[in-house]
Amino acid sequence: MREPTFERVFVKWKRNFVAELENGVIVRAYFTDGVVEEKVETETAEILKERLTDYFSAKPVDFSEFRVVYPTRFAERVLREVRKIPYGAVETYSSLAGRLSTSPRAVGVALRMNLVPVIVPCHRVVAKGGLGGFSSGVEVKKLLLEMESKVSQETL
DNA sequence: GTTTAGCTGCACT
DNA sequence: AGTGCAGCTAAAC
Repeated sequence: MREPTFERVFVKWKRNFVAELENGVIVRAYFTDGVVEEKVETETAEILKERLTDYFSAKPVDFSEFRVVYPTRFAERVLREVRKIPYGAVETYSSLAGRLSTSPRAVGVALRMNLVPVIVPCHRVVAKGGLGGFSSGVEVKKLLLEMESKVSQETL
């Protein structure tokens, strides 16, 4: 058995962002005000750092090449669908629910379980009559959406 | 126009 | 089997 590798990517932003990898698979990501030490060894982690740096410098980035963990079978179904939402676009809980033949409430439950925000763009899912929730705080959700909509405006 | 009751599907105990 | 949600809708104030 190969030795398990653990790596960590750190990107500075309004709220700093951390992504952690095991064996080249992203297992966790979170926002923090603190600073954590980076540990980048593989090419996968290097590319991820590049993409994240671009993303937080307000560039449109696609994260679909990266492997991530899904907490449950159901969450995987929902989150895979969420990953298809393109940069700058938003979709509502209910339209996702319709496509997956489930309820908007259940979609919310699945999104709450997402371990890797930004890389799985759960912030692009909003409520029909408002913003909806966000596990790392709705303020961050608002910032991400504002940045993305601004960037996709400029890219016209 | 705003608030509220009831429904929902799934995970966790 | 029962509880609690990152929502929605229609019915009531």
